[in-house]
Amino acid sequence: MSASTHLADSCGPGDVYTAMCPCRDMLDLLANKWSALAIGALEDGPQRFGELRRQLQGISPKVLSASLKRLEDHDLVTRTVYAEVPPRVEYALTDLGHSAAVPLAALRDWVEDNVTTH
Amino acid sequence: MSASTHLADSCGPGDVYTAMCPCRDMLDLLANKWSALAIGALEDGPQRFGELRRQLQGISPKVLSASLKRLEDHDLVTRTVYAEVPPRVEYALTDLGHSAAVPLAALRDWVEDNVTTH
DNA sequence: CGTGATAGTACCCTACAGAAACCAGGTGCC
DNA sequence: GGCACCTGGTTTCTGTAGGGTACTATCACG
Repeated sequence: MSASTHLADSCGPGDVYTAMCPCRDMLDLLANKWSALAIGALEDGPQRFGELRRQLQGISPKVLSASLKRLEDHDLVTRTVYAEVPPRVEYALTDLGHSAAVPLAALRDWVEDNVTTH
Repeated sequence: MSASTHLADSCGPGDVYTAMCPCRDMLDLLANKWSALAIGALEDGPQRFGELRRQLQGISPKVLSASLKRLEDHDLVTRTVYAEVPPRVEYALTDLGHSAAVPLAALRDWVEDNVTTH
């Protein structure tokens, strides 16, 4: 179903409540457990695959690599490969990623503040 | 790092990066496309099932009812049945739900502001 | 010559998201 | 009477996202 006709501006200024708006995709990407955690982890600076894997406790390598690929596709993170041995790959936030990190941090903070460990 | 001890069933101050922390569940719930949209829709006041279904374009009744049930289980929304004909069921935010709506609104706003419609 | 580290991929399986059909049960319409 | 229509879901079926574990390539080190 290509919406690539002049239907493109059908959701005007961007409305996440409109099904065919491209911002739905972005919401689906960001409103996701692993994306929110990964972007938060990268706020501290670039991280390697293994570092992220350890930090995002419970994520499997397959899911981490898929999540990062999706974030890369949406220009939220960059992937830099260093031709070294052992191999080194660094993931870093783009400017867009850094700006997205702000509302995501607010969401994580709300969760940590409002879930009582009682 | 400060990873002195990983508590078995409690993560102390609440850390979404800890796999077994109960706040992981809450993050998983809120960091979700439909939850973010549903909570946003309910900010305007209580809504009926059919109203939400129309507002959250593209959601299926099964997924909507499951999402609302999950939000209800976490005390973010209330479900009120009126014994009328035709049947009427109203969903409304709790106080906790209203406070969660704030960071979620920020996230939706970021998405709408940063996804170019072309 | 075997072990370890890194950054993934391959394989398999389960659970859930999503689409479409269906249900209860009361009302208005003819 | 009989039938379509309203609401708020549930049931059924299927595709895909997620997850566990094993395995790869490359080189350094002992």
